[in-house]
Amino acid sequence: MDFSSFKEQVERAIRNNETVIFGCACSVVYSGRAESFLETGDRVIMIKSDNNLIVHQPHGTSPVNYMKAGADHSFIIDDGGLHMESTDEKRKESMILDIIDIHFLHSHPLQDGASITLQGSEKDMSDMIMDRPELIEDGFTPLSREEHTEHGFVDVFGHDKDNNLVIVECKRFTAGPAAVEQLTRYVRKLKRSRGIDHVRGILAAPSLTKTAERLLEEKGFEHRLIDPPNFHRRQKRQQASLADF
Amino acid sequence: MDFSSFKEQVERAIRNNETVIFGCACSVVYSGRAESFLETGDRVIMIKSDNNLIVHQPHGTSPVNYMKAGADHSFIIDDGGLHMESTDEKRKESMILDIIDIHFLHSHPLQDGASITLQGSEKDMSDMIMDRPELIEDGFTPLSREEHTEHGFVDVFGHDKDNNLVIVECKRFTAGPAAVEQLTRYVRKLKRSRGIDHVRGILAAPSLTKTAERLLEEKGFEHRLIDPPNFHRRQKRQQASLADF
DNA sequence: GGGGAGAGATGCCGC
DNA sequence: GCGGCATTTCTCCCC
Repeated sequence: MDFSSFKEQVERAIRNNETVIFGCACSVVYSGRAESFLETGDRVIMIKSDNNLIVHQPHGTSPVNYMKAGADHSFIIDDGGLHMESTDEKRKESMILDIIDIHFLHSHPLQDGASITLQGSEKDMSDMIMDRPELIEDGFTPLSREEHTEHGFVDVFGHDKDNNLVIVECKRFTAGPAAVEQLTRYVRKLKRSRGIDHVRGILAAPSLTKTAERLLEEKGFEHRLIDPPNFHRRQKRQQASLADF
Repeated sequence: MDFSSFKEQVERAIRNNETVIFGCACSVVYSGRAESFLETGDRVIMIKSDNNLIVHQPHGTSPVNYMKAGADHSFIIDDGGLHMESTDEKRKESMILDIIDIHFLHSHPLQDGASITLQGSEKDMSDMIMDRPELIEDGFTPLSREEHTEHGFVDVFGHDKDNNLVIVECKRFTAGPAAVEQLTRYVRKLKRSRGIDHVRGILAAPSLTKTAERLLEEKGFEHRLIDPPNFHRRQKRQQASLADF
């Protein structure tokens, strides 16, 4: 494909807020929060309608290079060939593609106003505990959720049947030492702010690392093995059973 | 574009280890580590030669949905239209695209054996401190780097002019409470393993959050405001000045 | 494969 | 904008 017609077509597509995708052989240099260099190879470049730019190698999950929305992308043709220079003045970042060969180019005006809904998050987990406090223990009474403290916020906060204050920190995945430290800060802060010397700390997670378990024990905290909820899966099963009729 | 010729073309491209890209109007359901749903809109789907699959909306930096290498992708045509089902048995994940309309399709055999080099990382920062210990203070003598302990590893480890042991934890970005807790664990571990009661802890980072600063003070630790090195940028400037001649 | 930690992390929310 | 924190984090390294 001819460089100058490529340049024209991409520039027109960007002006029209289209999403541009092309495959090419190129090298990449990035300079900004860090510095990176990638020697020549075949890549797919996508420039979205909001000027987000991603560079993908033909393997791997993540983009090898990218520029966020807010960057400007310009094309230069000189003796050395075709170059794309992306600059983000605000973030003081820049990226340069030296393009050797173009494999394909496609641009299209894409319309998408939908936003993803996600379930099974840590917040869903604390919702579940608010709804079913017996998951922590009989007599546990949640008082508030995401209580803001100077050190952050607490997932679930309440008291047990003997009126001891209880802080529950939820993790939707295996909990490590960081989760224990987080719980420690919340408990320490609550003790100070309320002037009491006994606050129970409970880590709720589907599993713990051994280090986390030892730290919990050292600090006199407890844990509960609780799986995060999966509402969608439940819904899908219901739909499936409806479809059976 | 016709659904059945689309299906054939994509399946053939996947068999041939090509990278496949298509634009379509579709809805997406994901079930695995969490559950997600995205109603119909225009998206770009990329299937790489290693079977990585990413779904991009026409805006945003990150893919809205994805499946990692190891997943299988199959296409089904029925009364409801065209569906793509990706399943990853090992990770117990699945994704379903209900495709309403196809905007474009492109597949290409891409060759890329290059891997990115990155500079300005935390390791580069500890390298810099090893080379220029006076950045910490006059008389600081680094002894080793990335000293492994039971709780992880220490970035830089040495002693000051009065022969006190010093642990330096490097962060190449704003350091938060987690960095202080990390430093705390390293210092605690070193005190125990060497049977000494005084080890200096220093957090080296370009900036600190207020919480981190207060925690440092509480624990009697210090900090140094140090920027991570940017070798590439330096190199580029040299090249630029060479080009000036 | 699990565990631990960094990352150009990204993204969200709250102040 | 910063701060604090979750994330289908991703990635690497080491045991």
